[in-house]
Amino acid sequence: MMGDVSIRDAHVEGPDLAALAGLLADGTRAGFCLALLDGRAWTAIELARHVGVAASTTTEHLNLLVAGGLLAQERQGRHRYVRLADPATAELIEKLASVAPRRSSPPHSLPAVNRARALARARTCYDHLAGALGVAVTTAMTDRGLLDWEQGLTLTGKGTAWLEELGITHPSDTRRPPVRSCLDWTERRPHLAGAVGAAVCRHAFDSRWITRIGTSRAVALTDTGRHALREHLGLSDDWSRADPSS
Amino acid sequence: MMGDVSIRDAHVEGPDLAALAGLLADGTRAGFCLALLDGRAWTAIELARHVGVAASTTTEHLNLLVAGGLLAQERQGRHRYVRLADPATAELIEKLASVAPRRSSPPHSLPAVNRARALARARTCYDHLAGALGVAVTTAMTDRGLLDWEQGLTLTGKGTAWLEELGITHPSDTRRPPVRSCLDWTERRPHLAGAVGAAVCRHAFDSRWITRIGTSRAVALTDTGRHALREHLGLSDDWSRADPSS
DNA sequence: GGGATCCTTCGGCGCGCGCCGAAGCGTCCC
DNA sequence: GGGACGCTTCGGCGCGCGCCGAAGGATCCC
Repeated sequence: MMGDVSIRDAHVEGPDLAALAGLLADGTRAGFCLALLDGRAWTAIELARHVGVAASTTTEHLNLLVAGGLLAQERQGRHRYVRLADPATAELIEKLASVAPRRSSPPHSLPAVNRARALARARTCYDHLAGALGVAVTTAMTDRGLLDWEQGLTLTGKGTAWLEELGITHPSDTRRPPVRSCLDWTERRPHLAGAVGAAVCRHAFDSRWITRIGTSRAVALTDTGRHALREHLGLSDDWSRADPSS
Repeated sequence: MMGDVSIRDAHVEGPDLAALAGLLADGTRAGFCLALLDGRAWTAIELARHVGVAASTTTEHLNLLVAGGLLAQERQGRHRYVRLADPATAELIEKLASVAPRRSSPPHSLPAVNRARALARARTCYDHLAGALGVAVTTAMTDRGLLDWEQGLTLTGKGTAWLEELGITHPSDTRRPPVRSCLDWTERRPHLAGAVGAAVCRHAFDSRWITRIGTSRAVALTDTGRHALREHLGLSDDWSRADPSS
């Protein structure tokens, strides 16, 4: 059995890879996956409106994505909820998004620029913090000796103690790395992902340090959160970058 | 400038991601990229023969892949050499290949099974060792305290000393992690990638510990290599898995 | 009970893409 | 110098895919 599995698994061919890539080689399906990168479940009609296609188009595309294993779904009454299948799928979408060339022009309208700014400032990247806030938290953890990047990324003993002090636990899932670097493409610097990154983000939501901005991926730091980050990480109020217009 | 860049970069849309994925959403182009995952440069006619398409088809597909930034090329006389553009592209292809469902049936013919076995035993995964040998080397390095996976993957002080002892250097490229875990999909366990993984692999070739098997991705451990790995890592001769038929 | 909403199925339409062979250019070797 | 080889361009062909509206079923709320 093991021998058979190994030999089969070594034999990935062009059409296999093409089938997976093909799932994302469509603007509509890719748009769905990017929207779902916020870590939440969306209904079919929400996704349809988000990318601007008909409900029938949405059903057909979601069927492909579910059959292909990228999305998981559940029904609730007349609603069909879908989400990214697992963290590995989210990582894949993230990675593709981080290297994809930008074909569209930057946003020009005031609402679009403000939305982009909000995303750059603070957002969720599937299950962890991203944007200027995500990078600032990661930098502060590093400065405080909680993370060590010298010879690979490690949670230090101080880091483990810090998490315990705050009551932040994370599953010791051996398949998922406790800490992982995720390239933040708005800041062009890494932020913390992995099981610890996800746990910190969940704690931030549960403790009302951050809150969602509408249905967007963007999050806002609350007063409670500002105080907590100052107390626990020494984060000052100027973590957000200088306004680009100044 | 920074503000402009950040706002633009935050705005990745469905069509952007679809354009990148579209490059790989074709069996022929995907087959080229998988072949190039061996880390070498191939000529256009070699790739054409490898996947079984006409030269004109090959030219058209390579043009797309180069224009899309996945491949880099150079001309030498009448030959057009192409290779994967950079390590980040290789990581992307690796990741896609590791999660792609296998649609094709496992190899049945004796030559195909032997080729698959050779790949499972030892191969290059772009620029680092993979297969049973890659996993065995990684496990031995861990057992000897050269690598630490407890709270993220780190090269330990002993590991740094071990590399110096062997004369293995690696560029301290801050953009590339020194150590990175790469899921070996034949062994279903991780092997060492990153700058250190690449340096160890290069040293193994330079020191004739391993040698290529034909034009394949597979590599063979030489007698020199067997002795060296026993001496420097305590690797016994049974790193290759038990024969599946026994 | 009935209207609104969400979602699905399916036929139709139009477009894009991958394949190839033929012709031709440049390189290389005998 | 000429034949072989590698590669490119381009027109033609066939196929697959994404879009939609219409019709209908299930859910939900007034």
